[in-house]
Amino acid sequence: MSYKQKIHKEIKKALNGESDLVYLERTKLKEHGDVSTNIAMVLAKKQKRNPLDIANELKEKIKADGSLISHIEVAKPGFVNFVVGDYALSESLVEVINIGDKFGFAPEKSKEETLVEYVSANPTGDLHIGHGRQAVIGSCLVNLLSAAGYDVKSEFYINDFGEQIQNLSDTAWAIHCKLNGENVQWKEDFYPEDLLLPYVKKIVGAYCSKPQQQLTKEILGQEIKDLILKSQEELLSSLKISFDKWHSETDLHTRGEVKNTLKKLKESGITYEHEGAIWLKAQELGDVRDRVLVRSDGRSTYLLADVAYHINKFKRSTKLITLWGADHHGQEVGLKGALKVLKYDENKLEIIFVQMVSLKKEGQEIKMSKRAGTVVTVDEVLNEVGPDAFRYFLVESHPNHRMIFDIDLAKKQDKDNPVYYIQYAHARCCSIFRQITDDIKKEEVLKKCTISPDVFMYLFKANNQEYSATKSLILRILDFPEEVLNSAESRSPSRIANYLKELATDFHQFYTVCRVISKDINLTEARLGLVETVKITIANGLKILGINAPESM
RNA sequence: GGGCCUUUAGCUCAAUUGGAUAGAGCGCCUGGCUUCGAACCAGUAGGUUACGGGUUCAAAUCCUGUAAGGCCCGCCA
Repeated sequence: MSYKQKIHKEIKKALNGESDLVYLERTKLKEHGDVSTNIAMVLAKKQKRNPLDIANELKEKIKADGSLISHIEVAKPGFVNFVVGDYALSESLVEVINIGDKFGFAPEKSKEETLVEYVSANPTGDLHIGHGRQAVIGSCLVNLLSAAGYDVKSEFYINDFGEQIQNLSDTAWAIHCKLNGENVQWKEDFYPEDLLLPYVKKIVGAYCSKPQQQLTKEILGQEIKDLILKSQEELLSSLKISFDKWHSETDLHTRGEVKNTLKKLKESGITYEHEGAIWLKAQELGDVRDRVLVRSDGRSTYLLADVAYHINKFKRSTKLITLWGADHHGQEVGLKGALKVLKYDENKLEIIFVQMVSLKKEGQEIKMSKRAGTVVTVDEVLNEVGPDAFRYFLVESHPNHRMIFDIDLAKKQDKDNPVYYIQYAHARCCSIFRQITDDIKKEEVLKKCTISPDVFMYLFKANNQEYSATKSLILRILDFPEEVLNSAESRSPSRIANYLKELATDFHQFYTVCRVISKDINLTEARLGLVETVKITIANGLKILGINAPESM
């Protein structure tokens, strides 16, 4: 149990109930103690009393015994501020060392099973930086929800069906014919030639070595799709991103799930026919216009397949999270509406929109466009900065915020990226342990730290500056589990990134002020234990972000 | 015209989801290594939280209006 939970319990006891309203928060200023509660102000309204009276009453009832709470103070207009006792902090540190690499992670998957779908790009080209953003945010979210106790599965929906795929096949065949010296008619909506040329060459090359097989347009289309998909998978894998399932849209069609969904929608009376097409009465569901489900030529639309896909997912998981690029937000009402009509709880589907990435080059903002050749690929940037900086750079910002990607800045971010500031703190911790001389054994010290809080009490026998730096660091470390929960609930992994930056700052300050290894054995042991908890916390936080925690750099 | 998202220091972003004096990094300037890693630390400068109104003990945060920007409004996905 954390010191916060213990203090919370004391307040609850003093109040005889009403504890649901008690909220303890860390203070910003030292003059306000370490934690404070606004409960007196909250109750003042209900009880029609002066908040200061309630606060003072609370102060009288709760004993500051020095162990859990060393000081209580009431401040205008009714805050109750607590200074946490050194012993309670020591106890918490023992707990951190004991839990180790599980610190901050929920002990069991006690929360809802959740299926997170993200990236889901067309297999029609290289992943660009916008996909990269969705990929990084999505994978961090999966890690984060899992850390918070959700039973999480991840999935990539392959849009391997429909017009774009047909176009891919047509383009590839045109390139193939061109390579053979044929005069081909190049259509305007074809994919850029230089984008697909390497893939086509590779496939053609493979077929040259087995002349018994004839390369047809159909085969080429299939092969290039598979090849692009494979390259996407490899690229994501180099970013430490993997999926529990790659779900093909084509499968939904061949298994009849799309047809079945259409049948059910028809039966529910939410469709109609118009000019040979089948429409969803989306306006009745709150959409700005009706949507086509089946085209006049009999082919189904993306929307219909997506409804079928989400039904498929609902059969496997009670809660769904889907990440979409912001340009897809128009589909939300139609999809959710159709699901609702078919008696699925649309509130169990949460769509997270990741805002667009635009580019900045030489101070000018430009739109990313395939046609204009201004696409920046994941590959291009990843090769330049490596996976750690890449992931940090993209997870740092909130999904709801548009991101302006400065390509030149990103490429030279190898030293400036804050991820190195965090990793350096971790490496420093490791380095300290490498300095230990023979009279102190690392394993013995750490073992001692798992047994008794007394070891850590030496941390507090220090001058004011050292005491202050030490305590700030400890309080920050102990914030971690709550930070994980808050980040998960608000679906913002960027908060973990920010937390780690602050933790690293506290550690670097501590390191500057407090010498860890000294002639004072007791103090050395206590500080080594503290350094171990820093190392654990940084490593666990970086794990959520999918970033390496190096022993040295 | 309608819908979704956004606006905080020169730039990139925070602010424990309504708390007390809005904080970091980069960049500028100044100082700090004969002792555990200077990829670090300390200090200086930089703000009417886009703007107006409202809600209350308390607003960057909630409501509302205005302005600016991004995205969408296809029988593409």
